[in-house]
Amino acid sequence: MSNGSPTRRVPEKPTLSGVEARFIERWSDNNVYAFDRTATRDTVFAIDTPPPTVSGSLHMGHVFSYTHTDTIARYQRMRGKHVFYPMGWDDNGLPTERRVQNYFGVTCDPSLPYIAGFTPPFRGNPPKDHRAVPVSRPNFIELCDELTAQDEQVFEDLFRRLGLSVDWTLLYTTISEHARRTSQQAFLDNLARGEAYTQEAPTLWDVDFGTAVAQAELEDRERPGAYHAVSFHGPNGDVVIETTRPELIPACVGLVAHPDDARYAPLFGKTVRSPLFDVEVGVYPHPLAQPDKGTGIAMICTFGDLTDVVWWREFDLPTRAIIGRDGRILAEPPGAIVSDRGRAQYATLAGKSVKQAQSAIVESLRESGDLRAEPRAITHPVKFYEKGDRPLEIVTSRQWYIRNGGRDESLRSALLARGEEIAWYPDHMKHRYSNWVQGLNGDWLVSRQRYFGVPIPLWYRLNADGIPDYSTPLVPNRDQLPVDPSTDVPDGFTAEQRGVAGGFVGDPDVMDTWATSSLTPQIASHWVDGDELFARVFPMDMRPQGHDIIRTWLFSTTVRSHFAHGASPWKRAALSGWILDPDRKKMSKSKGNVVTPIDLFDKYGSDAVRYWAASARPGVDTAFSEDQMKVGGKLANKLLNVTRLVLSFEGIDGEGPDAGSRGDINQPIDLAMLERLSQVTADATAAFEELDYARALERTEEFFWWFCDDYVELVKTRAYGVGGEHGVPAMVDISPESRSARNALTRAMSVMQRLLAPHMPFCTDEVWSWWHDDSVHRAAWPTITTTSAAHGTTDADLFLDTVCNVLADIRRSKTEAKVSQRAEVSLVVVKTDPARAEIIAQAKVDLVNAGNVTELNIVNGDHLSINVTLAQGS
RNA sequence: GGGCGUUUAGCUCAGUUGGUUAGAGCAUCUCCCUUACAAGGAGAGGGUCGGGGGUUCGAGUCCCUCAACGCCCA
Repeated sequence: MSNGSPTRRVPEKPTLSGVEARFIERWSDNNVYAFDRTATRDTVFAIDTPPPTVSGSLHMGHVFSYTHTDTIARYQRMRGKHVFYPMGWDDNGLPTERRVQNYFGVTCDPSLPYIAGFTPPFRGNPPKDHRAVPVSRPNFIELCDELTAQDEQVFEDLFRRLGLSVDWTLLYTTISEHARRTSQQAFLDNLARGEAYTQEAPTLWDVDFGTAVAQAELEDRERPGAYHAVSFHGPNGDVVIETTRPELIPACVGLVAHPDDARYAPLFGKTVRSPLFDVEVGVYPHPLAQPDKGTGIAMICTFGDLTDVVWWREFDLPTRAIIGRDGRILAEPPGAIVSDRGRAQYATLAGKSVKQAQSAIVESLRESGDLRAEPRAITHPVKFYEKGDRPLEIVTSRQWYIRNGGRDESLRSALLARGEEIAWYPDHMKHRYSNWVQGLNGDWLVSRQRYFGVPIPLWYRLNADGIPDYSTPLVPNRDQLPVDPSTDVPDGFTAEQRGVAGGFVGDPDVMDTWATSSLTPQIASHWVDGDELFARVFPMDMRPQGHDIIRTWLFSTTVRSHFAHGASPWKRAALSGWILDPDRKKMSKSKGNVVTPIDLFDKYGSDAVRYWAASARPGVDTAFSEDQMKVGGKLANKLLNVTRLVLSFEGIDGEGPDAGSRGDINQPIDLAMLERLSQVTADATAAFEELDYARALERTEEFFWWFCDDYVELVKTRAYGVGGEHGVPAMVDISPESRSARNALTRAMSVMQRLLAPHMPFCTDEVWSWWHDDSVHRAAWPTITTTSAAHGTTDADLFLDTVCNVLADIRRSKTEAKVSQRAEVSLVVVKTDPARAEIIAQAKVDLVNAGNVTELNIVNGDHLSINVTLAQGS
C-alpha cells in the first residue's frame, strides 16, 4: 500500500456531496476491483453471486443482501485475496417472457421460421386491442435480448451506486449464447452419464401457462372446497365415498381404503359401479388411505392428486384421463365408459372447465339420487404453481428429468452428505436443505413447454409412420452448441426432412430456468470453454442467497456440481434474511410499502443505506428503518470531520509489524488507546472470518464513537501543542508529548478508516484519498499488534476506563450545574486505590486540559470517589 | 401434523465458555454554539430478560414445560 503521503489534501469544509459519482468513476477507471486471472486458487476468494431477475425491479431486499456480500468481498480483498466477484442477470424464464410479450406485442410460436431483420409491431405500450403477432423462437429471443439489455443497464447503475465491488468485466446473463451453451453442454453431460432421462408420465401441469412444473415450484394454498358424498353401487348395496372433486368420477379407476379398515375389508378384491357412468372399478387396500377422512374410502382417479398417481402405479390401473392440457374436459370419453347413459352424461361435460364440469355433475348426481347429502364446505390445501392462478392438474406427458435422489436412496444420501460439507450461515439453515432433500418424491422435471429459455438440445428420428423415437435422441456436437432444435438441423439430415416420416423432429421444449441458474459457478467461470479460470475459482468460497430458494437454486446447484465435479459447489452458504416494513410485515409491491432504493441513496447517501443493511445480523429478518440510515449518515459525516482534525496535526502513521515502528508514541494513554484499537481489530477480523459483518461494524463503530467523544477530547489540547492557535496546531518546537498524541491519532485514524471501508466504501475512500494516492479498498486490512508490554500498564481497558470515569464525572458536574462544558473547574479531588491513582497521575495533563481544571489532586482511599468543584462565576 | 427460528427498555436490537450493578442506538426529557463536526456535544430517566418449574454458591445465558409470533415443509 502507499504510505502516508506527505502531501495531504484536506478540504476546508468536508462534504459527502458528489462523493458517490466521483468514486464510482475512479474505481472503474483504476480497475480497483478487477480480478487477477493469474491468481492461484489458494489466493482467491470466489463468490457465487445471485443473479437477480431482470424483469422485475431492484428493491430494498436486494440492497440489503447484496450489501452484506459486498462487505465480505471488500474485507477479503483487503486481506490480500483476489476476490472473484461477478454479477449476473437472470433474464431467462417466464417473467421475462411475459414482459417481452407485453412490451412488443408479440407471442412466440416455435413452429414458425426465423425472419431476419424482423421489426416488432411496438416498442412499449401496445394498444389494448392489439392482437399479438406470432414470431419464431429465434426472433422472440432476439426481442428478449433487446429488452433485457435495457433493463440490465438500470440494474447495473443501481448496483454501482450502492457501491458493490463487483468486477463488471465478469458480467454474465443466463440467456446469453455462452449461458445457453453451458446449460446445454451440462445437460448433454447429464444425459451421457445417465443422470438425465425422458419418460412419459403423469406430471403436475399448470393449465394457464400450459407447462409442466417441478416439485420445487409448488406451493400449497388454502382454498375453499366441499365434500360431496357420492354413492357407488356394489353387489351388497351402495358404497358412499366423499370427494372434493366429483367431476373426476368419469376418470375413476378404483376405490381405496385402509387395509385395517374393517368397514371395507369385505369389499377388497370386489368391484363397484360408478354412478352416472356405470364403470365397474376395483376396491383396493392401501395404507395411504386415511380411515378418518370422509367416509374412509376414496376414489382413485387419473389424476386428481399425487396420491392417485401412487395408487395408479402400484395397482397398475388403467388411465382414464378426462382433463386436457387447457384445463377443459376432453371431447372424447374414456373407452371404459360404454353405457349410453354414461356416454350421454359425458357429452354434457365435454369442453367445460373443471369448475363448470363440477357444477354440472353435482346437478346430475342430485337428480340421479347418487348425491347422498348436500355438499359440505371445507377449507383444504390445494397445490398451485408458485406463479400460477389456478390449481394444478395432473396430465400425462413426455418430459425430461434429471435425477436428484427423489427416487434413489443412495443418491439422496450422497446429496445429503454434500449438504454436510457446506458451512451454513446461519447454521440452522442446513435443516431447510436436509428436510427438503429427505422429502423429495420424484426426480427433477426439467423440461418446460415454454419458449424463452434454453432449448433442450435434442432431436428425435421419425420412423416410417412419422412417430418419434425417444429412446435414442440425436445429440449435437459440442462445437455446434448452443443449438435451437426448432431451427437447427441435426447432422446427417436436411431441413426438408423436418417433421416428415423417416426424417427428424426437434424437441420442442426448453429447460427449467433453474436448470440454467443451477450452473452459475460454471457460467461465471467459463467452465464450458475449458477456461482455466474455472480451476482458479471452483469450488467457490461463498454462495450468498435468500433462504426462500434453498430448495431450488441452492439444491439444484448442488445436484449439478455433485454430478459434474463430484464436489459441493461452495465452502459456505450465506442465507440472508427478509426486509420487513416497520410494522414487521414482509414488504411487497401489492401493499404499496416499497421504497425505491435510488430515492434513499439520494436522501441519505449510499454509505448510510449500506450502514443500515450492514447493521443487521446475518440471516435475520430486519425491519426497514430510515432512522438507522440517518445514524449511518452521521457516522459518515463524523468520519470526515474527525479525519480533518487528525490530519491537521500531520502526525505519522508509523505502521509496521514491530511495536517500535509506532514512531514517537510514548504516553501511556496513547498506547492504551492503540491497544484497545488492536483488540477491536482482532474482534472485527474474527467476525468477518465468520461472515459476521454486523459484529465487525458494531465493534468498530463503538470504538470510533468512544475515540471521538473521549480520547480525542482528552488529547487534542496536547496534540495542538504549545503555541497552537485557534484550529491551527503548532508546527515548531513540538514536544515529545504532543508528538505522541499526533502520531497515535494518525495511526488510529488509518486503522479506523480501513476497518470501516468494507461497510462504507465511499466516505472511507474519500477521507483516505486526503492522504493516500491509492484506494483504501486496495489497502491492507489492519494488522493486530499486541503492545501491552510496551507501555507498562497492566490493562488498557482499566487505564482508559479509569481516566474516562473521571472525565465523565467532571462533565456530569457541569451538566448538572447547567453550565457549558468549557466552564472552568477550580478543583478535582480523586480518591482511589494506588493502581488507579497511578493511572490518573499519568493522564493528569490530559484530564486537566479536557476538563479545564485548575487543580487536580489524587489521594489514596478504598473506594473511588471524585469530587468536582466548579470555579466561581462559571 | 413435522421441522426451524424468535420473544431483553416506548421502538429496533447486542449480550461469546453461566460470574460484579443487564448494555447500545433511536425516541423522550434537561442542558451546552467548545479550538474537527449544531448534520455537533454533555447528561438524565426508562427493563420482574414471554410465563412456570428445575440444575447451581450464582441463570438473560444450561435443562424441562407452556404460550405467542414468524418461516419452511406435508
